[in-house]
Amino acid sequence: MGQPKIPSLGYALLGLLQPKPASGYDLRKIFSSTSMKTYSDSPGAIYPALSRLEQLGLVRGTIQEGAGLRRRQVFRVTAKGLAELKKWIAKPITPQDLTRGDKEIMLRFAFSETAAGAAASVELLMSLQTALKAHVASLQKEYEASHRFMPTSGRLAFESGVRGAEYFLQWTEYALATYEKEARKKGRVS
Amino acid sequence: MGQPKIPSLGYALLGLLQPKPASGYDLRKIFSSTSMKTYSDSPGAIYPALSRLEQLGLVRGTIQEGAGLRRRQVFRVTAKGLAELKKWIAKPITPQDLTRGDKEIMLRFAFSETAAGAAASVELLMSLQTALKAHVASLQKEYEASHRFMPTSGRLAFESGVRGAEYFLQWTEYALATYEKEARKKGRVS
DNA sequence: TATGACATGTAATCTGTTACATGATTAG
DNA sequence: CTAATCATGTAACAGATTACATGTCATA
Repeated sequence: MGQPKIPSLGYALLGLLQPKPASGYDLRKIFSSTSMKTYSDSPGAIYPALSRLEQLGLVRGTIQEGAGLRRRQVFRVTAKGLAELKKWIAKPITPQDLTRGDKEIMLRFAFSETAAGAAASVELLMSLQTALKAHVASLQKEYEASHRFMPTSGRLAFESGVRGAEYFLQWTEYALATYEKEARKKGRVS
Repeated sequence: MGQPKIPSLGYALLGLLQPKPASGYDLRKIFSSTSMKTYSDSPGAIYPALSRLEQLGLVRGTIQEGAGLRRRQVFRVTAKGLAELKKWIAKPITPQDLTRGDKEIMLRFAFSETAAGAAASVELLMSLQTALKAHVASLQKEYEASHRFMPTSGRLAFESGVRGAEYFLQWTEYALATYEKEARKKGRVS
């Protein structure tokens, strides 16, 4: 019940560790070298976050001594951690998820297949599509009501938001179609 | 020089107050009722942020007593505040600005025309376009290098990011064209 | 008379940022 | 021998979230 809620960074770590255990340093490198730069690669963020996850029993760290360099601690996701990750992925998309930005949604989706299976990915996409339809509609409505009173730059910025959301919605169609195609292929083979 | 840096919320407040002075409550309503829901409408965020801006001399609050309801304090942007806002808008777009997300960029652009004039808006768009081209190229490169090793959901999520950036780049063309059209119209009239 | 809108604020807590500290190993 | 890379951590600080506290006025 009253479990302390885990911030986005915690889930990012959980998602990365799930298929492949890694050290704090490895994770920092992933954040700094790949397009996951949205997350901080600073030790002051990563190490405390890993400690918190360990205290919650979601990951377990194993110290590897004497392997040449300084000791390193490799973390792996526990059964409880995997359950938490799945729960996070399976939560239906809310309007607030969309206003808060698509980064966390895409993170959930990116991890969904490995952590919870293709069925969970499809489920998440459908939930996202439903939420996006409502979101796009409300943005369009707000645009219609207000665009006449905005300066050009304000109006263009708003348009960018509306069209970006429309585009995102289109992407969900494409993603769902991709999964359908995959399912057909598998069906043929099996 | 070593001025304490202002967080995104501070600039959002500055940008909203610039054309039209308002109270903390007014600002909260804007955040909660419009598509600026990305920013917190909680009093624990807004009121301290306004105090900080006031301490920096960027806004000045005037208490309106006896106007029927409980006293309210209306804030207006000072000359120093407007200068700071302009400086923020005029900063060239960096790669980090893009990885951190487009929200703050669009906020800067949305405010640019009213706070700094159409020329500043165009300048910002051109800076954004340049940065986006590099950003899209690096995303595409990373996608090419890694997409084969990803699960379907990871690949689709990455694609969404790449295409979103491409789409954003297209939008800059459209926005620049809009400003060109406007300039022609004005040229004809004057 | 009780609810909801108006209106401002504070306190506890959590997280992230920045900067520093430590220390081993390898490459130049 | 010095710099870079590997590798982990802490401490000070700033900012956001949540919840609470306070108080007025209108309306149902």
